[in-house]
Amino acid sequence: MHQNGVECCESVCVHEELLQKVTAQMPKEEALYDLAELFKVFGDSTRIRILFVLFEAEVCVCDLAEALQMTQSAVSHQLKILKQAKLVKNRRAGKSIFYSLADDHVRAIIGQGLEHIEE
Amino acid sequence: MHQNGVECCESVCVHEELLQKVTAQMPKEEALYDLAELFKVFGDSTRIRILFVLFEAEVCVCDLAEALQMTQSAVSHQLKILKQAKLVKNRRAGKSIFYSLADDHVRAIIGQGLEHIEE
DNA sequence: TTATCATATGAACAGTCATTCATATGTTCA
DNA sequence: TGAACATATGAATGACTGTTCATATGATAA
Repeated sequence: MHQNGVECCESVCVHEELLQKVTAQMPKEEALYDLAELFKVFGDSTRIRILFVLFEAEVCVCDLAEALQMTQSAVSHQLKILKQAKLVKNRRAGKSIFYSLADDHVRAIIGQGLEHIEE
Repeated sequence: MHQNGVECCESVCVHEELLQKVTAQMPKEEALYDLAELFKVFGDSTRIRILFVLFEAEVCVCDLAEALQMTQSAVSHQLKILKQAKLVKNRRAGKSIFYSLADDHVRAIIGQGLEHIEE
């Protein structure tokens, strides 16, 4: 039974030494989970669009909503997710709250993604 | 009403010129969608783990299942998604099918992600 | 303080998705 | 050909997620 991990296509595959190598190099469960969570944040076109707007300037929630033709509530919910992932930061200015990119990793990651889909 | 896009926090925000700048730089709808779809593929810890295994070697489905302690079916379903996104490729060798990374974008994207979560 | 503006948030609903189970496809060997 | 192995796949299910709606919080100005 392969599912039980006892043995598997023994004549062809590397198996033993491969398993050792793989488990040695594999990051910890928590890191893998955090990594997936991070990319999950990029995996929504609304959030991608928000990030592209923030590439251009620091923008308040209200203008973001207008730029993307979405409700203020929907934008605000997504901004919360982006902020939890530390992809954006914000500052208050009177009644408005301005959002901007947290660091350059955002540009780098999206840049790599663009390269891949433009092949 | 802000939701209707007529006017918005006029005294504070850049508004008009910002909107022009943003819409000029914003990629097309299709590109934004493709980009989100790509990151969605990275946004699952099972697929991340598969990719990490493939960082080390070309591996058959059966060994992947054992390395990750998952059923062959679950791994196969995820491999299909990875292949559709052109992140992995495969070749047949007898009864087995070996999977490997499609190109170096995968390493680059995951590398950027790792940098971000290791802050 | 009160009214208004800008933003945040909780609940609910609809759509999406990863896994499981059963089964199909395709290869090798006897 | 038939049996065993390796992989793929369709349907079903439970869990997750983005948007909407209603409302709450927080700030400004009169």
